[in-house]
Amino acid sequence: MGAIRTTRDRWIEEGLRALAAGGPDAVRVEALAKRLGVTKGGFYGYFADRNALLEAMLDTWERESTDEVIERVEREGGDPKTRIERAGVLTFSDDRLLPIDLAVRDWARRDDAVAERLRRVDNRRMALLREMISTFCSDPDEVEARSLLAFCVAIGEHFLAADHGGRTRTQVVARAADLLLDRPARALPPGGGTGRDLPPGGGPVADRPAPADLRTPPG
Amino acid sequence: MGAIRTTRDRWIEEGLRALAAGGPDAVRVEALAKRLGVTKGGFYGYFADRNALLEAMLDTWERESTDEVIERVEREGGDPKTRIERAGVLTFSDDRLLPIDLAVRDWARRDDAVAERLRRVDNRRMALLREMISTFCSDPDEVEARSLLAFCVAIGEHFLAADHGGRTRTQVVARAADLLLDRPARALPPGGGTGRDLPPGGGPVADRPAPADLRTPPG
DNA sequence: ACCCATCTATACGGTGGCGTACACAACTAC
DNA sequence: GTAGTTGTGTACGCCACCGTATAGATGGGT
Repeated sequence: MGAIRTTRDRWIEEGLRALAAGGPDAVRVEALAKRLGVTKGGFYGYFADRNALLEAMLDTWERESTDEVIERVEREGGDPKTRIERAGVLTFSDDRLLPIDLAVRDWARRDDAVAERLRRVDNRRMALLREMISTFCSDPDEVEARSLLAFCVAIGEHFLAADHGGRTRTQVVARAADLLLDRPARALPPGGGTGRDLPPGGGPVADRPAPADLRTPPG
Repeated sequence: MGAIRTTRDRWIEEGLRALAAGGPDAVRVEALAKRLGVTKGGFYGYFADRNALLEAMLDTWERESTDEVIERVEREGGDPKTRIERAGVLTFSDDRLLPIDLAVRDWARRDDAVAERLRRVDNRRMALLREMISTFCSDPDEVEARSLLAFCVAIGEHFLAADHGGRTRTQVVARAADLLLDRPARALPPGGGTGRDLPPGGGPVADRPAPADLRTPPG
């Protein structure tokens, strides 16, 4: 998380912020320039055109989503189970990466090149999920099904707006994780496992804190 | 399914097509006019401005996604289990409604009014899922967790790009549905249950036929 | 035939965004 | 100090799009 190094990186960083907030159409050269406190004059010294910025943004996102996560996990060590856990947390609970991730997913539905990048990233994440679930499930087909379910709930949760009859989203997700990981059900009142419960109102999909899905219980 | 009635409805219909293909930013008056074979001259006789069209589109989508589905289900009759099944198929396998649904979900992340509409629609769908799952699961918390998992996989599946090691997406989704619905695992070779398997290449997320998730097996 | 309501085509001004051209400032090397 | 390099500000042409104004077409009623 070092300081922003080059001006080129600042364009990419601001572009990713715009992507997360408003999708690829919100990545506009002049708007980014205003946010960076400059004009667009220098932009075309770093990038051939707007599309080159989008490519560079995707390069950065792809690298941060895979190599950097794995590098951090390996560097911090721990037993295999702990490392897989930490990879999940870094991937799906990062306040910076998650909104970009969701934006890229929608983008990929309309752009084949983006879909190909997403495929590479998702395959690495699925490999981690398979590894984790294989520790307690022997049927490879069931491992695949449970991994898909875990991945889908980690992502799909943020595209859902339903209420849950007095429960918080975090509580329901925690219970779903228990089912997927073959853990005994926890009591609901103590909260979703991390104390990061949603407020009782349970607002719409936007601006909800990331859940603690797929983490093993404290005990 | 009737023929398009008024010219106003044609604008809405074409707007929903554009929304499904490129998101709300792709709903542009002049582009729609070209697709309709007219100019934008008449547009402002039907709608105050572009935003009024977007509102009308959401009205149409919300009505078609809830009332019309329920009406069709009730009209065609059948036992409760059959009706809930058909509601799921109509909702998540409709070639027309599904892409709009996915686009609205991404839109809702950035627009509170859209998020509120989505919440209403999702709550009605979750109610159907709860009803179905309650027929074999007595713990209300587990019913909620399984319903969330089912909903998340039905939606999240389309935002995922991972491969599954020789299996097709349809096969893995079918196995996941077996897990969620407490059914015995089916053999994989017969296909995902509908014969609509993906080609061996297993392309990216775009342009994949809708799956037959959450449907009971033929037998 | 005539009128009136309704719809449509065309033309216009305004805005915002992209990409280029060019001049200017700052910094480095000698 | 002077020349070269690099990055930035300003100005321009272009295009896509929104919303308005207005004239013309179309069709029903009498």
